[in-house]
Amino acid sequence: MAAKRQRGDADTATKILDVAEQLVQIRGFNGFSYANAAADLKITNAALHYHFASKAELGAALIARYAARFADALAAVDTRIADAPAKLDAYAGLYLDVLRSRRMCLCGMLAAEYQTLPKPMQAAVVRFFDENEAWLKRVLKQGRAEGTLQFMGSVSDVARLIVSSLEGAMLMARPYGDIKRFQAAASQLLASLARATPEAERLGN
Amino acid sequence: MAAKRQRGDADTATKILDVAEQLVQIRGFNGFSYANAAADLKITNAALHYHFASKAELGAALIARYAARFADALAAVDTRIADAPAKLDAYAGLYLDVLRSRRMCLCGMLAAEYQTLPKPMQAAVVRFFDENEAWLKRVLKQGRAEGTLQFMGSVSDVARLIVSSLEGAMLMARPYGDIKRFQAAASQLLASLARATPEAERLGN
DNA sequence: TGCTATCCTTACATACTAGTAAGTAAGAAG
DNA sequence: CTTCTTACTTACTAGTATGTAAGGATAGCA
Repeated sequence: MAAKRQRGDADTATKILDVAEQLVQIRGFNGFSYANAAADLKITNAALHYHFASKAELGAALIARYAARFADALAAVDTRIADAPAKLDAYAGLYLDVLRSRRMCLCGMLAAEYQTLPKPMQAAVVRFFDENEAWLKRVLKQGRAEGTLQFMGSVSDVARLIVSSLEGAMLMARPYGDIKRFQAAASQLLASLARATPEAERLGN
Repeated sequence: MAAKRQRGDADTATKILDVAEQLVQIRGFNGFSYANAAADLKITNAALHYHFASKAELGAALIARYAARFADALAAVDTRIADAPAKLDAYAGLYLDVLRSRRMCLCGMLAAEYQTLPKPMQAAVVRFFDENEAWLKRVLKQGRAEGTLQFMGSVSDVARLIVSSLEGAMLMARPYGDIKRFQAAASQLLASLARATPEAERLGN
């Protein structure tokens, strides 16, 4: 087992990332400390510094892993689901999974704290959202071509609206401790993009 | 001039609130310090404590003033504007004004940091959003009754979607330093609520 | 057996955090 | 003129932040 681990990918490094990720998603990057994470892991403060020399470095690693995992999840959605509206549902489902563990989207949290972040973290946060937007644009184009989605603005604007609204819905759901708030927002938003059936048209208003 | 000022409303207290407000909206509650604000004001750390004994107290005062100002602005919208869709535009305009000064909504920022806030601040943040929701519900009901707005979900759900989406759009606009991202999101959102004209119906999709 | 790399600890440095104690200058109130 | 209040300052504290230096334990290998 444990095939020849290299410098940075030891078990402990992963555990540190796990704990730090949770802390950032719940308390924010400025709301947690090395001591905090070290206490959770029952190791020393200095052990953290061994694996991640600085908080900035830890933060960057956190975003990199989170973004990679998100990209994988989107790729999985692409292979698993063909239908564009269902892809969007699955996309919202990814957010919902995060919220279920009482966390904010890592990059949504970091977006709030953006002005206080080290430069490399700022760049990585923006990259994350760019990738989300790019994926959504592909789905929206597909849906419009298939006739399964309809919308008025540009593909880019709609993609951004989706990201904004879902991030905002997560932000709002947490103070209320109410996942349903997110679900209601997401389903309204996605319903407004689904090609209206004659049935829905008649019920409109 | 200066009609008999009382305990808390001296000039300095107001200046402290102004500076602290800006700091929180840009850097977050956990991202600023008393020393920070004191330096901006060229007074001592201790002078801040004279006016606001604790950071928690300062935070609570910040939300109270912000919420009062927001409520005033909403009341002004009500007296100035009769048309429901125009009221919603004005509502989004309030957010836009905040964003123009490169700030996040105070309570949106605090929503992200919610888990780390002292209890009284948590309660005040939720109250702020409840008031927003209540105002929006009145406008939505009015618009639906007049036939100037149309939507499928409950008034409550739509009101929450508006708050969520606008807060999320602010959150996202700031890392990109791009107000247009907010404007695009807001106009799409509000357009989807405006009673579709026959013209728009034909252009749909 | 000794060498080396990995992973960690103890112990510390430095800077900043919120908050306090004590004192003071200026003016109002009696 | 005295006393009290307001609005501060100077000087400090205890605690926490990120980060570092030096060394010990363990495992694998030559």
